[in-house]
Amino acid sequence: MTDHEGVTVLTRGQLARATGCNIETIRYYEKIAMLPEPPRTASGYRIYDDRHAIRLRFILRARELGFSIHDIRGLLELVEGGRQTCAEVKGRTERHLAGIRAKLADLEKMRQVLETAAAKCSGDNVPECPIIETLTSA
Amino acid sequence: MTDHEGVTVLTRGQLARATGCNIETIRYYEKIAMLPEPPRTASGYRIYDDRHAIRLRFILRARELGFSIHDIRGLLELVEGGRQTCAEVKGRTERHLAGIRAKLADLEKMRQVLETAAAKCSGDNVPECPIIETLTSA
DNA sequence: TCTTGAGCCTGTAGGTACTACAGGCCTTAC
DNA sequence: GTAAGGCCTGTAGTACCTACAGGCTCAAGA
Repeated sequence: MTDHEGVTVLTRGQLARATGCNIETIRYYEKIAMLPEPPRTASGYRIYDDRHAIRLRFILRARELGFSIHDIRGLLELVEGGRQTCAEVKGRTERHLAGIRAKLADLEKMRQVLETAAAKCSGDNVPECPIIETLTSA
Repeated sequence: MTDHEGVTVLTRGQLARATGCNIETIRYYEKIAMLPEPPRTASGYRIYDDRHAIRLRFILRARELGFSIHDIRGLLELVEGGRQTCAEVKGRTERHLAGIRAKLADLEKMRQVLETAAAKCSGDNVPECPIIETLTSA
């Protein structure tokens, strides 16, 4: 595909490569209306532009940061409705952060338990293992 | 249900309440053999005991920490296997530790990005939000 | 111009980890 | 004895993708 009036125009595969997104995932996002249905060529090929790429990157980044599709829909509505306030966005982010911090604390605990247990373990071929002791009595 | 020989005996609903697990999830875990099929009363009601509760709590905790069902099956073999050598157990533990460290790193990254973004955000009722900036510009 | 192969189209099915509902039997309390 | 609630089973739906299959289109080379 080529450019028109300085606007970069992409096929689905090109959008996928440009964003690092699986092509099937793009299709899925369209199906669930996370991405708008793009216009088509006469033969039915989809035509994407920069705005699609920007929106998709936003979605991918938010997914990477652990936001659910539902969360992201909310964020996108705020952003694109133009009526978002910083306070609303911050509130949502803080709630999400709280969940992440809780998971971090739990994982940290688990790491310590396993590391302590592994350190006590000689690795010799004996059937008594301190790791098992630790896990069963945790 | 009542107790027999000092062993606490639970129905499925009671097990659910005791562990904070959705009753349907217990059913699902039995279906996929994460939990053993418990014995039944004459009329067909399932009878659980403390060991079921312990195993279920372990599973729930591990799921919360982001382990897959597959991972947990491995962990449970560690805990309940008994017939493995210390070397085998240590190997498995080290692999799980690697998984935990990777998850910690991922979450830590998420936390930092989101905290940095949230810190920049005044929270005022203005439409320009640094968090959105963060999300739009990877 | 014809052909070939990559890329696009659609529908459908699978995977993981649950979650919800419907219709019926069992138990407990009044 | 009966009503409410809990348990039983099967089935279907959710979230978030991922992977085909079978067919059409487009660009490039012979």
